[in-house]
Amino acid sequence: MENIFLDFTSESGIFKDKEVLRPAYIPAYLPHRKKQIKNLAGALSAALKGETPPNIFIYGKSGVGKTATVKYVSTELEAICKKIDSKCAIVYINAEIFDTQYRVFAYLARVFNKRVPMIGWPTDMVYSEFKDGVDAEKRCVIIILDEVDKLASKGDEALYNLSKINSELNNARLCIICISNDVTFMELQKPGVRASLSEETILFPPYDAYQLRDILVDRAEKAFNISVLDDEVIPLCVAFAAQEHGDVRKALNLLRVSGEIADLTKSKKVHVEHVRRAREHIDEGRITEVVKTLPLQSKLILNSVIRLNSEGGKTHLFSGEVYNTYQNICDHLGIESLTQRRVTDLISELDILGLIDARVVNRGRYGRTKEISLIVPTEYVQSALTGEYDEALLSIKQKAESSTA
DNA sequence: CTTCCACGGGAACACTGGGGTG
DNA sequence: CACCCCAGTGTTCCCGTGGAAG
Repeated sequence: MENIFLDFTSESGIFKDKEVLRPAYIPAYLPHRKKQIKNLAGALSAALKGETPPNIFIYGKSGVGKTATVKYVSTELEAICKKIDSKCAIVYINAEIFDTQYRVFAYLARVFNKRVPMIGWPTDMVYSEFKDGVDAEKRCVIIILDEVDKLASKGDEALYNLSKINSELNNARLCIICISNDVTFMELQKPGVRASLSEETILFPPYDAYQLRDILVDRAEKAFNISVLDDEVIPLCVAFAAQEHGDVRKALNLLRVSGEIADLTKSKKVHVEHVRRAREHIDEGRITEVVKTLPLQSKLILNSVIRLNSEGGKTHLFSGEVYNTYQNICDHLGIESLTQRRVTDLISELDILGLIDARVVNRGRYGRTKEISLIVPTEYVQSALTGEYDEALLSIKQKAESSTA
């Protein structure tokens, strides 16, 4: 029998090295970021002279090379430190994953060889463990806090503690690099924290169309075999990305998926048509993924919106109607419904996820509401919802049965 | 000027899953 | 082992508030 993997082993006619297009790939050459690299390197160079580098705040929209630049510069720094035998430790934390004060400190403490459980201790204990760990040696420690805005709401305490930690250290010198997508993030912090964490700030402006093109061409040369790309492919990817405030990550992803589709259809070249299909594919995939991972109650709310759309034929709904329908559905399923207050929050979450558009409107005599409309194709949501819906119902049934038994 | 409805901030609570201690 | 402590999450309760229609 033929091996089932045989089909996949054959050399792709399209790709040379697909990894180059993945978000995790850190290029050795970052076009149009010379200034930022220089500034960052300049600030961090203090570490080499035995001084404490300033805390740095880096901001700019997503996909403009912030993380790539910081990682690139920090690995360079690490290399040179090793060479001149200067003690230096660099820790990278993504605050989207370690998104509370406890988790951040617990992770840091572990990095510095302390045994701390990921849950259970009082926070101040974890904090002092971390401090001891860092202070154990005379060295320069650089902590990179990526996506720091994700930490803000739940863990601004963490930022406060970090901002004043240097005064409590005897041996080590600590430098914090905060990376944020949210431009206004630092302005929202307490003055003391802000001053301390943004001793140096570096702005990453969005790429313009020409710069995007440069980057895409550069990567495409590494990723694809020679001349498999139609001439219009890159300009089209650039055009789509430009709509997304110059997000390179999205552009590269689009390019990769286009190539995959071309590969899959046994096409010898990547055509504009493949890019269009890739875009649809990415859109649908994203929406399906988001809807599927929604908590049950949010799904029910989304379902209410869809139902009102299809039955009432209205595209713009008021929160009152949505809440009523939601309650009906809950009754029908025998689920406890949430309060209006809570539903308001869930609706806002759906808004942030980009599934619906929810604007507060004042309707005078008729009070204040949210005007809600679905902003993604109903079919995508519907299909993602129905699959999960049955499972949810099933589990509810099972729960009911087991509780009566 | 009143009235109306739900927005959205904040406190309080319940619950979970993990600690340490005697 | 029983028991209490702790952070984190999802929720409810309470309530002051916006602002155009009437």
